[in-house]
Amino acid sequence: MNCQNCGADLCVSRVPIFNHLDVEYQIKIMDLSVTKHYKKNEMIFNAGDVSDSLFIINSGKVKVFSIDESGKEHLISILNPGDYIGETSLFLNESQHHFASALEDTKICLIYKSDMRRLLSEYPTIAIKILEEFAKRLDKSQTQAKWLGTSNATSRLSKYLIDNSTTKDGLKVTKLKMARKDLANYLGMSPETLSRVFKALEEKGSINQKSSRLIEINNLDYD
Amino acid sequence: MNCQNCGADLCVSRVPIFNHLDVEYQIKIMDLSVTKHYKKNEMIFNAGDVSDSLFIINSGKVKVFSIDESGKEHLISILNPGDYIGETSLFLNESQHHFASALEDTKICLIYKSDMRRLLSEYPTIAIKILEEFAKRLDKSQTQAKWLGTSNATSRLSKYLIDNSTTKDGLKVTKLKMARKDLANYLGMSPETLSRVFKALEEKGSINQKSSRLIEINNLDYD
DNA sequence: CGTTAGGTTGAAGAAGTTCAAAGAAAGTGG
DNA sequence: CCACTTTCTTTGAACTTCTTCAACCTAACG
Repeated sequence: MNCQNCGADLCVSRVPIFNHLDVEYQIKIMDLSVTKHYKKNEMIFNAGDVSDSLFIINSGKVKVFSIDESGKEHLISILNPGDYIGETSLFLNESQHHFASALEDTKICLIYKSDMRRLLSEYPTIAIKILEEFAKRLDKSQTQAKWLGTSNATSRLSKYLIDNSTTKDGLKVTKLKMARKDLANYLGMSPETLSRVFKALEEKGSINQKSSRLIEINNLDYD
Repeated sequence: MNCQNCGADLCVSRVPIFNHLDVEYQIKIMDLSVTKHYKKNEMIFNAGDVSDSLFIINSGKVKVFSIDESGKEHLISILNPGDYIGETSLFLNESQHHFASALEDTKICLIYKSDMRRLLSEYPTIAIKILEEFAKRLDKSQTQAKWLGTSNATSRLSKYLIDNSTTKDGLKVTKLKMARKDLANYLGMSPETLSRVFKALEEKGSINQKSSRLIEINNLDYD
């Protein structure tokens, strides 16, 4: 595979908006990608920066967060290798509304809006494929938004655990990607509430906390 | 303007994913649109139906709702002329997950997925324009989802009032499109809570309830 | 003018937050 | 590897917010 930037394949092929494309097209996108390195605790972008590229995490770990008027941090997400952010930046003329910083030394693949634009005018089929993916995500996000407005702490944690679980030998487990206080923040509840919900679910027999980051799911549903 | 289906212009030109297109393209889309009539209380679609078209309300009023396991109705939205639903259906192969019924005699413009597909392959520029609009909506929806998870009843109502307000002669007013019990349901709170929040905002001087459906906004912000 | 659905109000109770304190886990430097 | 420090997690208790239930009020409509 003759890509200018090897290792990038690992990026492009993992991003949902790209991985449904024909390999032929994926290679063209790989060729556009640029790799950048960030040291631990280095800022990757700040709210207000121009957002002109898609970021795909190649290695390392990234924290995305916002800061509200009272100065309180709100965790938007923790990104691990294969995760990405800014897929909408490829098509918008807006600025970042969040902050992102490297939690560890991190390698990121970048795809610039201008490069993407050029590619789209050259290969219109890609646009239609991406449109399908965006429609899917939009649909999901709208359903999610509706649900969030009416769900309680237990439902939210349950949904999170299920959505992030893997099944092996009929055993369903979830490996938590962040500390409990961050998970609480992410799920929109206090750490204390999260702790109590975990305890309640365990006492009910719905889950087993094998270790602080490893949760075994027995029978769990939400709403 | 030689469109097969006059009155359709009123539809297409109002839908955000279309109204940024060049008029030339808008006319092509109008030509695709088909008009249907529904009587009061008639179902327009049911959950599980194939969703193969975009619905744009031309006249009348439509209720979109879901039904949870306990049989309880959840109001998703009330659609008035110019509103639309199913923009994602144009690009997805999924079925409806909601119900829609006509609250009054209603005229709807339909645009079928298959017709849209044909149009997109013929005019790829349209796809890129729609992609931009979808990116914008996706971005907004994700922000919204995050916010919903952490906001309280007062913030939600405030945001709703502001988002749905019109300003005239420096006077900001919101005309409610639905009954309070429906609004409560829509905002994910009980009618009693909604009533109390309205009262509290009025006593604080933030709003004036000119009539049951007309709210004047003095100074209101959320979060 | 009476019926019915929608809206408001009070009071009790459930769900979640906050604060404070104690216990557990994870660095850090000697 | 240990002792020390720091940060995270859990727990209890008081407090806030929202829901539920029941009663009452109001407006719309045959």
